[in-house]
Amino acid sequence: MRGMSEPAQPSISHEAAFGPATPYRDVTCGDLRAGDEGRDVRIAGWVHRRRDHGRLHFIDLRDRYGLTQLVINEAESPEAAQVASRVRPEFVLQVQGTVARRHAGSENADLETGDIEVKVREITILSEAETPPFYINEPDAPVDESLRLRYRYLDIRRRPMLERLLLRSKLVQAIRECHHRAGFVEVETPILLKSTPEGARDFIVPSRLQPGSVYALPQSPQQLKQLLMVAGMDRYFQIARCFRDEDLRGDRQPEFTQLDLEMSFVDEQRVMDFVEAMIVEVSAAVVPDRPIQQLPFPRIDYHDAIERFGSDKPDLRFGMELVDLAPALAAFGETGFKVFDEALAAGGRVKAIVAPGMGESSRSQIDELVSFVRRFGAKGLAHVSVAADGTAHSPIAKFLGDERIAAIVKTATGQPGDLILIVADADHERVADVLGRLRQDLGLRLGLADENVLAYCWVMHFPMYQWEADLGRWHATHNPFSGVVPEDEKLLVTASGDAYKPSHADPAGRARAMQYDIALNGWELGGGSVRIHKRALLERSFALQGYTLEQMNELFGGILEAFDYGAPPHGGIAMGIDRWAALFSHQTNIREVMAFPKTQSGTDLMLGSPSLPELEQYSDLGLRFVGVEPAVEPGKDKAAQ
RNA sequence: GGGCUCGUGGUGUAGCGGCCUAACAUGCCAGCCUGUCACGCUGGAGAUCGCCGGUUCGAAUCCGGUCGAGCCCGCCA
Repeated sequence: MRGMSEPAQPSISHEAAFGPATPYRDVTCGDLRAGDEGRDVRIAGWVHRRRDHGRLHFIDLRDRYGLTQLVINEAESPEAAQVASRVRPEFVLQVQGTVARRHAGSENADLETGDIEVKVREITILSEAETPPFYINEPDAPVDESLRLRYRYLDIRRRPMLERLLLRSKLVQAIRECHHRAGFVEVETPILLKSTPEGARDFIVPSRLQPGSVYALPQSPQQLKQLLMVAGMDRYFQIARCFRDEDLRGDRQPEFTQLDLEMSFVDEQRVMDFVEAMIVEVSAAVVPDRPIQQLPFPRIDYHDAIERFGSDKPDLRFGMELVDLAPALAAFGETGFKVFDEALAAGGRVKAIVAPGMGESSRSQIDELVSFVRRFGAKGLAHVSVAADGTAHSPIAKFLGDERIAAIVKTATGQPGDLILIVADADHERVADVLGRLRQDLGLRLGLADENVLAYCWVMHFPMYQWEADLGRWHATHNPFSGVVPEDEKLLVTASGDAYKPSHADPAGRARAMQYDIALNGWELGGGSVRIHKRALLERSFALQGYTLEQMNELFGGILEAFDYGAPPHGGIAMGIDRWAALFSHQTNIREVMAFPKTQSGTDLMLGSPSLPELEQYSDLGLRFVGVEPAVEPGKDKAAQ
């Protein structure tokens, strides 16, 4: 027996253990090159395509790694030819043969393995296959997405989906490497968690051992990572699955993945410095050919982002900034145009964006823009078109007069051929929101954004609270634990002096959070903050949000208690892995970078989830189904039953 | 909760009140073919137009409902 001090020797070599060889194959379909000529190999994979010339068969054999051409010559191996003639696309084969150089002139430059082929002696059909419901060997052929979802395992066989999953794997790998190098510890936190009151609707899991009680699936590991800071972990990260039971969108799934990280003894600057460096490294590792627009990332104050771009996640790949027309108009006194005058009189805004080259837009194109802004609550959309000769034309010229139109064109710096689009509203947030959405939409439609560029930017100093008029309380704009900018700490008071009687007039409304979001090409990639780590301040913040001490202890008792045992100053961020992977893959839909996503109605077309539980399961859980509608298994037609 | 779009052989589309006994491409099946690589050639099978109802002399086509998918508003700290 070996002495205890001797290092254990693996029973098999590194190459044998870690290499591609298995009992079924020596190499993969992507391995063989001209230098392998003469090798006798076994190879296995799926039939990608077959070309049957009667007594000569070609089969392209496919696996994750590539495509290798097999040749079966009836004259040389009649038995193999027999098998080859009944082989069909997507059959799984194992073959044995000799690597040979292809005939001069018949090399295929499109394939990595295009210089060689395998002359097959023996074919074994490992698995036959039905004709697939859509093309697997033609990556560009369009396929209805619900079909792809129903047969996701076939969709993933197709090159584009496979490549996106490979990219995603690379992304997560780069993230992990970067964090480990920076001393972060990867810690897993529970999926069966406790319901949190704020934020999105929770997914609920009934408990059998505690009948009547429920777990909630985490919307994010927020409280746990803060507890890990109290635990002295110092630097934590996790590739964490998160769950939110809200309506779905192209960029929102009921379960999604976040890079969640937290650091101790930091300020905003320190967290952002790490995250920025990490993002730069990860981008370089995953998409090395895509340039980052600006380094260091621009840091934009929330209010500036709203004023200039009408968005807290501005797409900086193009300009088209919002222009305030009020000063230009004010020079002439009241405009005589009710829409503008009333908006300004009520403390609102009149702002514009310039759509380059849209000056010749037809009536119906303008109407389309008007209905676009109406969807977001704008009452209308005024426009001034600048003709090729520089003269301005506008339906509202008859109200404003030529001097004001000229002033608008000058202020907005409208060039010949441009279209100036103007929104006026008493609600300045609505003006910003509508123009921001219009800007993003037009920017992409007009091709102003370079598809290849990665324009990361920070948006900072969000307001701590938003006023919720109907509930009569303040509401944390992002995370309820977000810290307040130190010089604004004194603002966290109510006007009345009663901590539990918030009003819209409270100075707290002006307090800025130590909150930072990271945006990429117009998408919110992530957000984080330096947290409040002192119990007293946290209690004050929660009071402003309308919680009594009792409620606070009920909901956040665990973390509040933890803070009594020595909490380090800490902060962190959470980033959407799915969105990041989608942006890296030039996709506008995160389903395209998820192996098994759900539909917009939250169903899984492949597995048929969610499904009805057995009645026993209810009774085990102490539950009774009182019913809504007779539920139907997803994917099945009610009428067909 | 709401708005919009889509649903036609296996797949992707065309047809949008009678010319449809539903067209095209591809796939599938059979036969032929020894250098292809989206192989080729010849022939064949395959959909009653998501489902239910209505309007009409007549519906894939118009209307209503419903199911499913997508996009969006609300929602998503």
